[in-house]
Amino acid sequence: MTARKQCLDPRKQPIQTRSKATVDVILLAATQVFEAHGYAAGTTNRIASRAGVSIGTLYQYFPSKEAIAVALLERHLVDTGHRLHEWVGHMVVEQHGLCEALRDYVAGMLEMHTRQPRLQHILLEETPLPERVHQALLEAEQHAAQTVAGLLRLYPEVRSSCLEHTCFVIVQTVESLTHRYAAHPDDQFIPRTIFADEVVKMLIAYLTCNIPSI
Amino acid sequence: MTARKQCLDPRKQPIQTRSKATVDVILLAATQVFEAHGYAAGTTNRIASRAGVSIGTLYQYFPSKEAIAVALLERHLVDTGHRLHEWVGHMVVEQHGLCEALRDYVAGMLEMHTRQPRLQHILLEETPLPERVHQALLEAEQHAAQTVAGLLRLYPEVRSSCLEHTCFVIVQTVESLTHRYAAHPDDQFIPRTIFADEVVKMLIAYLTCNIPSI
DNA sequence: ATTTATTATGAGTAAATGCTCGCTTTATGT
DNA sequence: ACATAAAGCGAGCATTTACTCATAATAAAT
Repeated sequence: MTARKQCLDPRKQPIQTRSKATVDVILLAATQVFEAHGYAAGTTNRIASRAGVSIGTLYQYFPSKEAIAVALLERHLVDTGHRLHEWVGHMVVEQHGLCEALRDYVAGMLEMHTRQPRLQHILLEETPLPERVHQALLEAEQHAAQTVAGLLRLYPEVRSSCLEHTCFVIVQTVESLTHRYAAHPDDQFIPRTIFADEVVKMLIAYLTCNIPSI
Repeated sequence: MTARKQCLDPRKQPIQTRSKATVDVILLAATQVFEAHGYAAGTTNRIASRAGVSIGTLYQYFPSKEAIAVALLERHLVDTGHRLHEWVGHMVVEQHGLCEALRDYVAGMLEMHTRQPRLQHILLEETPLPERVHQALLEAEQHAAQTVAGLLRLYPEVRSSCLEHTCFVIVQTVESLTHRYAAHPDDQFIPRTIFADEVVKMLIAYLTCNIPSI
């Protein structure tokens, strides 16, 4: 309840292999506890207990509860970035068509966010993050938009007056929709595969049909 | 911190005009306090104090903190529903074109969510809502999808293999993107009007270009 | 073998927060 | 004027929670 430390960096670097393992165990436990209880009810004591270490040990490596959440989020950011670059590389090598490429993109993001659906949501929305982290998120999204733009430039059928803006909207759309669907799967109303297909259709239409500026 | 009551209904109906005013004041204060502090830090004592009533009075009309959040959310749901119907009525009367109609829709939702940007976000994402409320949200979204479908059926240029699914995706897209933009206005990277225009372009393309099923 | 650095422990603290309950004040009806 | 119902009050309880610190155990270095 009380946030006494504002620093997010670890107060002590794990040096021996023993302590490195401890840090990993704590982070793993944190994902599980946050998934199960949410951010507010995911108490540090619970995390420590789940990790099988004492609460004191936890605070030796993380100066605050917030720092744990931020560490997890950073991990996820890196993972998503990797995934995106893998995707681009794959597409370039395999010479897939635009449709295939977008299908892969949407499917990848959907899977990415379905893997630990609650965790993403909790870290991004429930957790009160410092401004610094929000900035980092924004930058990551803009970087993603540029990566996507780099790939889409290779497809001649893509017509856009400003590919930067277009790709920004695309990234935002895919992020939003996949998060949303992963968080509240409306399977009863519209099954996952159809949903993904519809999103892809929308993206293709947006990219290839030349809608005049309004 | 402790959630002792699970019931969400007011424990006492306001009868006199005095008490009705009190309830209103409490709800107003709640919006302000939640906006300023978020859900977790928006304490009931703070809400009562801001409303200028005692904490005991607050608990006479709301059995729990959660009940306050739910009441606010229900209000917002009703407002958005009204707005949507107004929009449909307006479009039918004025006989606007598809492009105009979508512009209005997106602009309306963007304004709706920009009005109290933090509040929406807090109620929908930060607050741990009971399942019942999530169900209600889903139903509201499906209802919105049907309303939108009803309007779009009037436009011959709209081609869709399944207007229900298409409109569901559209509603989700607009909701997601406007929420997102309202929450973190990326004005620096892409200005609001351009963002709105791009979204509209995407929707028109999706609705009018006949992308073959994949 | 001994010193020193690193890692682990967990009972305890201080602060915060949701909510109760006994009591007082105000309005309504007769 | 009086009785009754409705509305309002707020000190304080019970609980939770993030976090500290003095101490102990373990590994590394000499």
